[in-house]
Amino acid sequence: MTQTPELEQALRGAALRVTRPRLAVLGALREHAHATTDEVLRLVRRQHPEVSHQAVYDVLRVLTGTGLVRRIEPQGSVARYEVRVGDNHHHLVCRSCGAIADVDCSVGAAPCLTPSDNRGFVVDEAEVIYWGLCRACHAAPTVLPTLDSPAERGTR
Amino acid sequence: MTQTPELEQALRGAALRVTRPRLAVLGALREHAHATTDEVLRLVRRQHPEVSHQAVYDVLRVLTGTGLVRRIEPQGSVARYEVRVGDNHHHLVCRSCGAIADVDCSVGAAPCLTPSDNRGFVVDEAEVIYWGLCRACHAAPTVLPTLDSPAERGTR
DNA sequence: ACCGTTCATTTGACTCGTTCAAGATTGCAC
DNA sequence: GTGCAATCTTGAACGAGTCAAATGAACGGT
Repeated sequence: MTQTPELEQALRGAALRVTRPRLAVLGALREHAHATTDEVLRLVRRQHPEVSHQAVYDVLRVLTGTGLVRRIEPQGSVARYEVRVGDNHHHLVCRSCGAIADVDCSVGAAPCLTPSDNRGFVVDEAEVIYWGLCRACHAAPTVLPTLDSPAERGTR
Repeated sequence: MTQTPELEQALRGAALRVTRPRLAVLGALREHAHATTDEVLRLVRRQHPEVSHQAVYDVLRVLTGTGLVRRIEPQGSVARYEVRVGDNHHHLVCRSCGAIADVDCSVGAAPCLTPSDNRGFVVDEAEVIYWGLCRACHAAPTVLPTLDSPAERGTR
């Protein structure tokens, strides 16, 4: 938990200064994949209560920019972040509860797919999101918001 | 432009009342694919200046709920809508200018892909977004915002 | 053709995630 | 150790989208 030499190396490797907020954000994401900005902030503040709102946004942007973390934002969800990068994996998202799970890419290198007609675009990545219901939501069909009632849009 | 029997039928087919705002929104989307809510509002107001902000949001939500239009929202972009539904096509998105183009799904029926390991999820759709540079942005490498400068996030 | 119920729309305020700006701190090369 | 630039704190602002109450319009039944 307090051992962070790898995280420190990761930052230095990206030519970034090693600061408490940055180490804390990386640590939080390592423990808690697909966390929202708010969740990251909460996790970070457990150990460093003085870290600001803004610092987390800033750190996440910088880390995303340098490729140390990856940002994902499925339909209707706020931005989420993960430290698992470089392996071009994809995501399973539950339409009902918003749960997110990783799926290994069967191909490996990006772009794992190529469009049937690229329309002049030079494609470097194919992002895939599998939509469905997680095991729990499929087993307990209490309410299935988006399937028949147009008004519902379960967020959070 | 003023001929809207098909649009009217589409609404009735979904058990929805036929109203001016709804016809106008459908018409606007038919002419202008991948429009944002704001663009739809502007297009609608060309012919019906009194249509409200809220009506457009409402209409788009209802139409999305009934499956008459599809909502897409790529990273960093606001929600966009299209009337092309049911053919499970995918999208090409330009990292630089945000341009969006359609790509036919090479498979056809959803889900056109199945995850290597579904982790207990019941998947009904695979959404694919191809990221890259459109012809224009690739030809004119003036600035490539998201590639090296984390601060930029070109919207609008 | 009219009427009444019910669904849609207008109006205006508000929420929430995110960003902007200015000044204080702190990491790190020298 | 010192100094500069990157980073963080504080506090305010922005914009897409939503909520709620009241007015208005569509349409099935008469």
